[in-house]
Amino acid sequence: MFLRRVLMYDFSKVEEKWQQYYSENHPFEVDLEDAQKPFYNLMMFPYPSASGLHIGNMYSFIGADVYGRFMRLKGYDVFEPIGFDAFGIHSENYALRVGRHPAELTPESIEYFREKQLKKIGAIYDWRSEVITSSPEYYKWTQWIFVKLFNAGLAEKRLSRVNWCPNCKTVLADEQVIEGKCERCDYSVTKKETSQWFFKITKYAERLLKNLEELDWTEITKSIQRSWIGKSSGATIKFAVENSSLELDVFTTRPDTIYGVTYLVVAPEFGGLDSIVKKDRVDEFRAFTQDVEKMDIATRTSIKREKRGIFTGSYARHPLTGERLEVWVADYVLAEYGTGAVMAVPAHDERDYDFARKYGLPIRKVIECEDSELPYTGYGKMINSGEHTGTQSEYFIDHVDEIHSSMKKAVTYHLHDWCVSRQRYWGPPIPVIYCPKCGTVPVPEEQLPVLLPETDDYIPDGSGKSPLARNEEFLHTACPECGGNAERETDVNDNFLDSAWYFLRYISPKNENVPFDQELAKKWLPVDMYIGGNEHANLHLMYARFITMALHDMGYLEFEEPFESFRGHGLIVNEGQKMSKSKGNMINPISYFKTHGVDCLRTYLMFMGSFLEGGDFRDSGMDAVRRFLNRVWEVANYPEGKSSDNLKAKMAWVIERVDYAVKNIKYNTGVAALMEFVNDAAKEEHIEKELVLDLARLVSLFAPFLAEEIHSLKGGRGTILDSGFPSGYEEYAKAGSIEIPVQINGRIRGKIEAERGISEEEIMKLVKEADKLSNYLAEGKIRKVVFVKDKILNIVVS
RNA sequence: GCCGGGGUGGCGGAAUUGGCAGACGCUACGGACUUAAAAUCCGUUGGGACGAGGGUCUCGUGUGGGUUCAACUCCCAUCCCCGGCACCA
Repeated sequence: MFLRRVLMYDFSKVEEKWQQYYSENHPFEVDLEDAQKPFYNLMMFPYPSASGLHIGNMYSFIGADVYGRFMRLKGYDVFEPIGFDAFGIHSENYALRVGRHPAELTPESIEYFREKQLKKIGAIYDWRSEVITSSPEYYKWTQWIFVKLFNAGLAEKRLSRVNWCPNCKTVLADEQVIEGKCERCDYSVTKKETSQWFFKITKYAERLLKNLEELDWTEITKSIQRSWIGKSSGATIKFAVENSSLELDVFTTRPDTIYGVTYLVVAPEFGGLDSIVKKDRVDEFRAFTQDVEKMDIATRTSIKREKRGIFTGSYARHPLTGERLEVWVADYVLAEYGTGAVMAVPAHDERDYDFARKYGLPIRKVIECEDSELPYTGYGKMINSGEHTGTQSEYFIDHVDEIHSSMKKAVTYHLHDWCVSRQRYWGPPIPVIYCPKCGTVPVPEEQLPVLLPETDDYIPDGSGKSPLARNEEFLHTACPECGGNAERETDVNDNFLDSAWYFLRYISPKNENVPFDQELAKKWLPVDMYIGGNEHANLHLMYARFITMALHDMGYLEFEEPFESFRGHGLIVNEGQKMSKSKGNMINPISYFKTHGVDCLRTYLMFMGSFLEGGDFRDSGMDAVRRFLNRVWEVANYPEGKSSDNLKAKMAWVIERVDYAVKNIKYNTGVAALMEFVNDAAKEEHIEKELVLDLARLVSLFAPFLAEEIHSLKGGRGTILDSGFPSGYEEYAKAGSIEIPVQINGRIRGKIEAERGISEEEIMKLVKEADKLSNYLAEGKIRKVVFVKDKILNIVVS
C-alpha cells in the first residue's frame, strides 16, 4: 500500500476563473444564420418573483444544460437560450407583498437572477437571446398574437361564469383552480358572471389530443395532457318538452341505457330554464338556484356532498317510447360540461341512483345484471328495451346513428376555452378598443405595443375591473377606424400567453419588424429538446401547443407542434421531506456555491437520483461528490505515462455508459460510471494525457469548470466542449478476456475466463476441463445448452 | 372511481429492456496516518447456514400463482405508495 499525497483543488478559484472566461469570451454564442448542425435546447425560463432561484429551478436548468453540453460536445451548434417570465400574477403578488412597484422590483430581481445565479452555474447560455416578457419589445408581439387570434376568429369576448379568486381579486382559468382553490394563494374560488376574453382552444381539442401520439414526450406528461383534454365519446339525444318549444339535448356515453331513462336533469345555470319551470314552483326554484350559486367550487364539486334538486313541473317525452319523464333541476349536473342536461338512468349510474333513491324516482333495469349489483354501470345485454332487447351494449352504442333521428353520435371534451383576461395591472394590456360606432376593434399592428401605463395606482380593488380602468389617460383613446372617441380594453392578458410563444422569440429577440424570423424558424424550430418540470405539463405546454398550431394555420409556421422532444423531470425532496417555506427546510443553492462549489452542486444534483423521477437531497451526498471531484483532479495530475490496456478498455466502457445515460436522461448512472473509471485510474501510478482529456470531456457535462481547468492544464485551448466527444478506444474494448458466468440448471455455478467471441464448442470444452463445473455435469446427462455469446452459458442437466 | 408512474439492502439508488440482482454512492463498523481530531487512504457491510481458511450452500427485488434453460424484467391475480383527472353524465 502506498500513501497518496492529498491533492485538493481550490474550487472557488477555478470556478471564478472559468465563470469569468465564459462571460468575457462568450464561447457558447451561436451564429443562428450560419450554424451547420442546429440543435435547439430549451429549458423553462423562470419568473423572477421570489428572492432568487430556488433549488428546483437549478435542478431543472442543470438537467437541461447537461443535455445541451452533451450535444455541443458531439459537435452540434447548440442554441441554449434563457430569459425571464417577468409579467404575471406571481411577480405582481410578490411585489405587492414586499410593497414595491412591480415595474421597479422586477428589473432588480432579473438582475439578481442573471448576474448572481444564472451566470454562475456553468450553463452554455447564449445571452444575446435573452428575452424579458415584460419589456415592451417583447409584449408588443404578445399583443400581436392576440390581434392575430382575434382576426382569425379564435379570440372572443363573452359573458361567462368564470372562476373568481376573492383574494387575488381576479378571474382564473379552469387550469389555475386546483381542487376548488386558487393555484396561487390557495383561497377558495367562487363563480362570478362577467364578460371575459376567451381563446377558442377547444376548436383544437382533437388535434391537441391526436398529435400526442406522435410526440417524443415523457409518457407521464402525455398522460396528464390526455386527461386534461378529457375526450369522451357517446351520443346526444333530443327530448321534446311538453307544452314548450324547448327541446332538451342531453349528452350520454351510454345511449344503450336509453330505455332506462326515468327522468331528466338539467343544471341550475341552464339557459332557458325559466320557460319550463311551472309558475307555482318559481319561488322554490329561485331559492334553490341561488343557494347553489353561493357554493364555492370546492363544495359544489365535492363527490361526497349529498345531491339536491327540485322538480320543475314540466315533462319531456321519451323519443323512443313516448313515455312522460319528469324534468328536474339538480346541483350535480354541471352547465359547463356536455350539454348541461343529462338523461337519468338510475339503474346504471351511481349519481342518478343516489338521486332517484333520495327523491323516490323510478329505477328501471335495462342492462342484464343481478338486482344486488345496482347501480350496475358495466356493459352487457340490453333488457326491457323494446325491439332492442337482447342487443349488446357495445353494438348499440356503435350503431346509435341508425336507431332514431333523435340520437346522434357525439364527442365532448373536458378542455374549456382559455379565459385570457385578467383584472390586474402587471401584464400586457389586451390590445382592443371599444368604439360606440365601430364596435370592438383590435389595435392595428402599427400601433402596437399598447404600453402599460406607468402609474402608482395599480393595486386591484376587487371591483372585477382592472386597475387600468381607473386610469383615465389610458382608458380614453381614438377609434382606429373612425377616429372618434373610444375606450380601451382595460384587462391584461393571462401570464400563460407570455410564455406560450417565448421559444419563438429567442431566435430573433431584437427584431423590430416581426415576432420571429421565418427563415430562422425553419432552420431552428421546432425545439429539438425541451426539459422542464411536469408541474407545467398541463397549462404551459398545452397553451404553447395551441398558439403554435394557430400560428401554423395562419401560415406563420411550417410545423404545428413546438416541441419535438420533451422530458418532464421529477421533484427534489430534502432528506426525504417535501421542501416548504413553512417547514423551513428549503435548500439554498447559493450557500452551496460557497461551501462546495457549483461543479459539486451540479454533479450532485444529477447524481442523487434519477433525473426524470426526482431525487433526495442530502448533505452527505454533496460531500461524496466533492471527494469524487477531488479525485478527478488528483488523477488528472498524475505523472504522464503509459496506462494499462484495462484502463483504456474501461474508458471505452465509460464513453458508452455516459452516452447512453445522457441520451436517456439517466444522468445518475453516467456519473456513477465516471466514478468507477476514476476509482480504477487512481489505482495506477501514471496516466496518459489523452485519457485525462477524455475523462475531462465527459466530466465537463456535469462539472464544467473543473473540466475546463484540466483541459487547459493539459494544453487545451478555448472551451473543452469544442474538443469533441471522446472516441477511439474500440480496439481495447474488443481485446482482452472476459468472464462468462456458467449456469447449471439455472444456477450460477462458476465462471469461465475466455477470449471475447468464444464459440459454444470452445467454452463447453473449458467447462468440462474445470473441475468444479464438471462435477455438476457429472450428476446427470446434458439435456440442453443455451449459450448467449459473451454473456452467459446455461447448461440443463438431468 | 378512472388514467399514468412506482414498490429492489440500514439509506439514496443501479441492472442499456429476458442473461452474474444490489453497480455507484451514503451510513455504520474495523484498520492506517495523527499527540488528538478533522481531512485522506485501506478493508468489511442483503439475510441465513456450514467452514480454521480460500470459500461453499441456501433464501432474497411488495404478496400469491404462472410462462421460460434463465424473471426485478413477461403473463394472471392481489396489496401498498406517488402523481394526474374526477358528481365529466
